[in-house]
Amino acid sequence: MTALQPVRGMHDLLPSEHKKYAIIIDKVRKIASLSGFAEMATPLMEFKDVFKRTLGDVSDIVTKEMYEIADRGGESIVLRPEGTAGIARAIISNGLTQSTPLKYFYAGPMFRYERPQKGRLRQLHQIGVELFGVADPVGDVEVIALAYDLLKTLDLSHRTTLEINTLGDEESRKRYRDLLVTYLKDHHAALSPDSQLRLDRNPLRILDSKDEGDKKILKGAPLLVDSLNAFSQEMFLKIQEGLKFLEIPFMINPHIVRGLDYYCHIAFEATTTELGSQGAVLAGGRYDGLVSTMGGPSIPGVGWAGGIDRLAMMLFEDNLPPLTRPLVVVPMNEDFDMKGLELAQRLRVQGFTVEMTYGGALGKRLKKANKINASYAFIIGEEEVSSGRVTLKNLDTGEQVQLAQDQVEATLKERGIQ
RNA sequence: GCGGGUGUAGCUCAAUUGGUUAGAGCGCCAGUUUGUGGAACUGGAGGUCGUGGGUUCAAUUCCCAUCACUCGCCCCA
Repeated sequence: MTALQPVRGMHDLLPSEHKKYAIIIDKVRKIASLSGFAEMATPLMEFKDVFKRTLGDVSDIVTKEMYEIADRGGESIVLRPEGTAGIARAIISNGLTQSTPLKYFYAGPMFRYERPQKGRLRQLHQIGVELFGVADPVGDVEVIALAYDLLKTLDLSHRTTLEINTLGDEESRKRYRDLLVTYLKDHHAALSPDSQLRLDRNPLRILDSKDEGDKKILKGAPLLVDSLNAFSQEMFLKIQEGLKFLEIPFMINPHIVRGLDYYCHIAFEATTTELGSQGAVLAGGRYDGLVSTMGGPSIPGVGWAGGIDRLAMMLFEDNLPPLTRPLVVVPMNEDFDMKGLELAQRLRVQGFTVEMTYGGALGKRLKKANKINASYAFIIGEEEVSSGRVTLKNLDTGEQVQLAQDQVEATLKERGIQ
């Protein structure tokens, strides 16, 4: 039995579920391409270094969440835990950095060895966009606007909150980090055990703590805003102005921080309270140092990734997405199967969705036609074949007419049947 | 990785203090209906009680372990 279960945290996408994913991906694909973001795909596996160097040596993703294997040559290969680093690697590998800006869209599975929960899987699916080569805040605004367009298109903009924050540039962040550590060290004993660990590894994360005691201590903590240099402040202000100008609603949440090292300046998340402790359905930020860290030229970047699994959960809950209703071919019996299939093939070539019924007598076949939610049935038997006709039956009303074989397409179009 | 909850048919759930062949609804299959489906009625199939051990004359029920899901933490999309 155990062997017949899927691997923990990895789920089958049966047709109804898969359809939801396809709908979401199609919408992003459409929206992204309207802004000139072209779809691309990178391998599911990369050398470990691609992530280790860029995400940060102490990030949880790198230290404990990667699926890692040694290939036959002894190289350490990992299943990608996120999409951005792979895209960055790809633009360097392929020499695409010569001419910017570069705009990409991707969709696919990511893998993280975490404890599964609702909305948190070991094989998760993400969609994402990346904009390389634009240091100007207009790029940030455009990318966030793209995210907002997606949420609006999915009708989720009113069920999510767009929260933004700035992490500042490296100089600002370093200065703030020192101030924060100094402050928190004075309260070391009162911090939660988790935060005591974070103090060494990634002190900024403490800002995001859910521990009540931590929250109390943080009230007196220095604010990152106060450590921002003029340049960082201006970046953040211009982005806010841009969002307001485009009438994109947002909130500033100074507690948004990033687990990955490559982020700077803007950090944003679309959050929901509908998915338990998994609040973020889409998140992103600016990663100006990423490409150079990897050994490429110094090219700035900004982008986001959305969780398809989480979006699908919000979008459809338990409802099935609407499916197109097929036409169905119903031969009277086995003798007319090929005649029926011939008609089906003829209509399929012209773009009609046509399904066959297999085996059994008329009654049984109509029952099957009903089950697949067909709109119309073509009935073909002795009578029809001898007169060169076909019976077209409306499965909702029961009404039926006989048509000459060569009138089928014209009649379907006349009635607006797809 | 830490702490809690759950696991019985394809799905949603029953099963009295441990006691014979573990039930229902929905769904599925067949028939009533050999050129007409949806509704109704009748019948049928389908279960290693998540898995493995233990206690007991006897375990779906009690104990332990394990797996999966789930809630909170952690982390993140």
